[in-house]
Amino acid sequence: MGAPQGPNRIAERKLRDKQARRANIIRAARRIAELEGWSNVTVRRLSDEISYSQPVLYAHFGSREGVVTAVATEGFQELGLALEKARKRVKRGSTVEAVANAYLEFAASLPALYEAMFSLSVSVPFGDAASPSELRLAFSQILELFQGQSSNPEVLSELFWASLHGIAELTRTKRFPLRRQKERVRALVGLFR
Amino acid sequence: MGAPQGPNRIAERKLRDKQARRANIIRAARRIAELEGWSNVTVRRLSDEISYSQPVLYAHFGSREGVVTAVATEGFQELGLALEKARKRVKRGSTVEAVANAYLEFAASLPALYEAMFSLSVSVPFGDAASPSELRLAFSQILELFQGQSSNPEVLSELFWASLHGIAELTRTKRFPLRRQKERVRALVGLFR
DNA sequence: TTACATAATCTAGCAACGCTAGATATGATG
DNA sequence: CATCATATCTAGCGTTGCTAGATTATGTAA
Repeated sequence: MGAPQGPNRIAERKLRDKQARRANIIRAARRIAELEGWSNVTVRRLSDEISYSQPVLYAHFGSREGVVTAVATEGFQELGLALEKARKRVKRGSTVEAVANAYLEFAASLPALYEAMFSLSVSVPFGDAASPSELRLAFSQILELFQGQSSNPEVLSELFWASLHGIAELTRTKRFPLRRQKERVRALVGLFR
Repeated sequence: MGAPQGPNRIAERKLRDKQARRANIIRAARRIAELEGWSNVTVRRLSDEISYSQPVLYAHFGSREGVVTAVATEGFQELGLALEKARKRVKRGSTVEAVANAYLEFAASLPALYEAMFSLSVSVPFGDAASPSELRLAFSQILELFQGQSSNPEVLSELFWASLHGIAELTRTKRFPLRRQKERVRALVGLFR
């Protein structure tokens, strides 16, 4: 069977182009943010990068904030996958430790992405049914850790997430010296094991 | 003895006026931020509130960021005092619990101030000798909790702060439902007691 | 192929922002 | 009163997010 015929073909091509351009914008935003900070991610700069005029960006995302939200959503997706991988591939040692390390490594290696997810983006609940699937996926990876282990896995998961987020954020904003990071993680794992 | 004489009098009066106006600006910034969000704290808006032109603000703080930093510094001062009060006045129950509750109540009751302290302001290390005294004061209140109780009070203090900050931040940004807040604190205190 | 209609894209500009140079007013001092 | 420094303001620059209206490209049909 060859390519589909009829007028659908061109609609499909247009859709592909649209998605590709959308991905381009997000990629450009992430690159600039990671290299030069989010304050340099302006609408004009983004439209320069993709060689289109500004209104094209608004057709895709509605606002600058929409771009940040899209980046944040990608971030939650990737974080969820990273945590899942860590949880499933662990051989020796505790899964709690593996997930904690994966979380903090994610936050440390992509600080601008993490910033978009937690400091810049609009706030949507984690566990709620109304939450985007990306957020529920990520949270479920942590929930899985304490399922059955505790009388109240939900509360313990939230607490574990909060601790990781606090460490990540205070490290990202240079409040904590990196020097003691290993000890911090060890102490954290000790508390939650 | 009456009022001091000589030309010092007017210099002193000018200094008082200056400090009063500075306090006015900070107060206005805090009020607007708490009521309408930090995005509404513009230089023009602030100069309107104090009935002076914009350059006056720059004479005091150098930049808009300077205003936010000044607010954040006030915030650390007040947080330190609140934690100290909680730590010293506790009668029954653990001091850890009292401090945790004081911290979270502070963050919940003044979300814009907390945002200035941790999300908007420039980042300065907590424990470092180069840190502003306000930060060291606040951190020392937590350090005090674990002094002698643990083999490594510094790491444990950082971890405790991180957990509190994570809870506060994820609550402020509506990631956590307020419903389970009490349970979260109970679980947290259980881990650190 | 040509004419048309729809969709895609751009040009140009608005209002608001942070910030500052240069003009003006104020007030203490001889 | 005249002087001079200090305090304050006016006016405007460059940049931002965003949008209305003009313009070009593109698929459809005669």
